[in-house]
Amino acid sequence: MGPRRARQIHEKEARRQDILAAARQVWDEVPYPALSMALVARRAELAKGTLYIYFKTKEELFLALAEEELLGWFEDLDEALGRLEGYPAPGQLAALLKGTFQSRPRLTGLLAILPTALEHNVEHLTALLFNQFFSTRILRSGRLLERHLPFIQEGQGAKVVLRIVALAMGLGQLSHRAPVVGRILDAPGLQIFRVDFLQELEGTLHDLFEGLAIMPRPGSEG
Amino acid sequence: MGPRRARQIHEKEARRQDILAAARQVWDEVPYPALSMALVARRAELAKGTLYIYFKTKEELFLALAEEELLGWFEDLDEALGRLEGYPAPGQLAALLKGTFQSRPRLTGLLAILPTALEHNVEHLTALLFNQFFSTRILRSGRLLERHLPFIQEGQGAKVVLRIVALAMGLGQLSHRAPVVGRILDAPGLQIFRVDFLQELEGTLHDLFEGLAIMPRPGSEG
Amino acid sequence: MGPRRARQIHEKEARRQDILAAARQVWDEVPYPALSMALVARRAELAKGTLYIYFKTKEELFLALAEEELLGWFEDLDEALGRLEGYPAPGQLAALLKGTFQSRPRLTGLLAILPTALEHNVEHLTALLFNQFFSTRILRSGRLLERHLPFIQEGQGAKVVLRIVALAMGLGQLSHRAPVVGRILDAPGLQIFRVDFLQELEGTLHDLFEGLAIMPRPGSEG
Amino acid sequence: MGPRRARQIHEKEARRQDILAAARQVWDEVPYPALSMALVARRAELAKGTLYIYFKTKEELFLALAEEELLGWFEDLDEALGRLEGYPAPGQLAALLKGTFQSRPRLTGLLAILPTALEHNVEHLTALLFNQFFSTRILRSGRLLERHLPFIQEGQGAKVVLRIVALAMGLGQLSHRAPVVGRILDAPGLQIFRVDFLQELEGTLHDLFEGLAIMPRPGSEG
DNA sequence: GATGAATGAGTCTTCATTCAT
DNA sequence: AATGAATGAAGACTCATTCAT
Repeated sequence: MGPRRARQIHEKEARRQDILAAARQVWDEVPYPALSMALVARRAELAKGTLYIYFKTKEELFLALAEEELLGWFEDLDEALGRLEGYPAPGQLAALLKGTFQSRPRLTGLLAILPTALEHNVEHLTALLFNQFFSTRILRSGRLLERHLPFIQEGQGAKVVLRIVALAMGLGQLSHRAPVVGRILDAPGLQIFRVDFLQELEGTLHDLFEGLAIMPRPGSEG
Repeated sequence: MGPRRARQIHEKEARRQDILAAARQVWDEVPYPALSMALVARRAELAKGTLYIYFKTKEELFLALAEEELLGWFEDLDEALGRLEGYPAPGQLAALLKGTFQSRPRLTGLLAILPTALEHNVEHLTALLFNQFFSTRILRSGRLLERHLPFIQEGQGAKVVLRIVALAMGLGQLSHRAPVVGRILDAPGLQIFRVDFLQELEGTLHDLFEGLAIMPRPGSEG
Repeated sequence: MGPRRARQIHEKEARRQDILAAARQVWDEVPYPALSMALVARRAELAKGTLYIYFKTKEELFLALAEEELLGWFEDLDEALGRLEGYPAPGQLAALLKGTFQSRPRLTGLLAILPTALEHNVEHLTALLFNQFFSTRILRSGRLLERHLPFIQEGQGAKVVLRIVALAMGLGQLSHRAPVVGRILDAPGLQIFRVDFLQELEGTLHDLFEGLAIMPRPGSEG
Repeated sequence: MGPRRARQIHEKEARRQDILAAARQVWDEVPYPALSMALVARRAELAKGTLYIYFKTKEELFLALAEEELLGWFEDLDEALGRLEGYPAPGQLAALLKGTFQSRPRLTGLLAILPTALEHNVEHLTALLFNQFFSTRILRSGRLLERHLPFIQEGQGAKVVLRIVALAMGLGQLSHRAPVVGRILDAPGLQIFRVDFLQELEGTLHDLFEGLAIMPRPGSEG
């Protein structure tokens, strides 16, 4: 946890990380409506006030957490794409993407609360920076994708990334119904909600890429 | 607004609808974290206590609203599918689906807060009924889909519906960034978030169906 | 339950009794803070509004209930005293009094909430009438007591009745701890609260009468 | 009122006392049903939320108040008993007890609402501790009583204390009728309720002890 | 920097009572 | 007289945030 007082700049960064780590743990255990700053502070073994030295509001804290997860995912993605040799088949690509989500179980949940809960108590500049970061990485990964998928038109890669993220978000939420609703899903007729997020994501992406591969249409530009 | 007091059963149903209508309006104007029962009551021109005659908790009220929107969407969908003659091309089907979402701007937003915010102050039975309703309609529309899409394996229709919903949810949230972030998106480099929800949905679905149409794989089961 | 509408005066009285009977039942089952008019109405199979035809406020209803219990107790008491032959020993008298409380399990509880909860939302006149009733019966039973207890000075009987009632109230509340606190009382060292109301009342009264019998002091006037 | 913020442990205890003092004042002025946390907070010149730092619920606050009063009374009682020399006459003992209640005008009222109002929103452990405290002190004072009253059988002292408390509670409530009912008691025939709590308590205890002194029966056991 | 006590606006919810039907 | 939907004042309590220490 570092020294009691963070004086050096790297100490401060370390403390910031401590807080984010605590927030991550709490996020894993507590549904968002029940998730309070007091909880995060206690987990981080810090005082509530200390959190506010590092994050202006609760929302900025969780926005930062989302950004971290997102950054990690983009890095994984880019690296995996970079390792590709030749043109991957749709199924290969789908499997690759599945892998990137597999190790980031919080990603879709955090993305999901972004518009609803997070961006309403956040400084203009913070929101702007977050969006620029998001946008930059989408564009970058989009270009990588274009390079590795012959059937993607130049300039359309970013949109494909966006679709991938969207799909993951949606499936993530639908499959998240299970834990929330508890064992309700054992009731007859609800098996449809026993969605295996990763498997379903892979399948859908496979089909999507297959579709994209058919004919290099000019995207969905119109 | 009908009589001052709802005594007949149909008057009570009407009042329930009044409240849901008020909730819908407030939903359109106020972000969910700021959305209080007091606001809904004022909009409905009713006392706060009256809301609690018709809905046990705030969450049950908004769950009911979500169910209404969802029901409407399923009805639209089924009807549109029913009107189909012959086998539609992927593009046709995508356009059809786009249409069903076009008239339901609140649907994806309401679905998005379901797991996070809604189902935690709701009676077990209510949650169960909602999920059964949801599940039933997915299965039904899934069967309709199977009937109209030769490339969908028997029993896989429901999964396709699920994917459609998931995609809509994800794209809905990503495109919802715009209003939230205000005119931030005019900043350089953020054009990627100028997502036109409907157009993007249509494009993605088109590709997805195209992909599905290629080879009648056994879904994403095995 | 009588006819749907009480037109005759005796029907109205009967309905009043129905309501009191329902209140009595609810009182037996629900702690007072949780005891609502809605509950009484449901138990009486009447509408909430109907209760207000017969009782101006919740407090007046329970005041009436208390009065009923009290009246019954005074009647029992006077009758038992009237049946006495010769001068009873202190122990006999204590046993007699025990008997009168035995059949009125609600009495002390209702008396206990009188000052705290009941008399603050009651019309002046109602409170006056209640107190006059109470006072009259105390005086009457006091005179009966004087007649049967040679050691009670003339004019002091009422005070003795008052003491009896007070003792019953206090013991009733202390012994009532048990049900409230649940099986807490099984914890070590709490056996002292396992008060058997009736037995303790009898014992105390016995000693009290014994003390009174020693010397016909001029009461506690000084 | 001490420092603005209570950081030291003794400052915190002091603030707790401030709150209890405020509650005491409000208790003196406002009937319990009208007694809100907001009122206590205003009286303590603290924010509402601050009360909840020191007391988990309204009930715990007033339970603590009751405990304080009770503790004070037991201390007074034990001390007074300890000062006794030789065996006091029944009248002396009654006077002594009168004295202990004289300086604690809130005691009986607080005890009276214990079962009805207080112990229903209180943590199991809190209730348990309260009852253990109560029980312990009753036993201790009971033993002291045995030592000073030759006519009390060994092991019966606690029961006598219980009776004393019960009597005080009952008389307290009956005499409390006066203020509640206002000047109603001037009405003819209500003089019986002009109960002077302390005098009546003393008289009754006198008689009770007199009765106990007659014959060292084995309590009210057999 | 760190602390955590203090704040207080704001929330949901209850329920005795009223009154249109 | 009976109904029960509607009322709305009032209450307990929460929690992000501040600020004295």
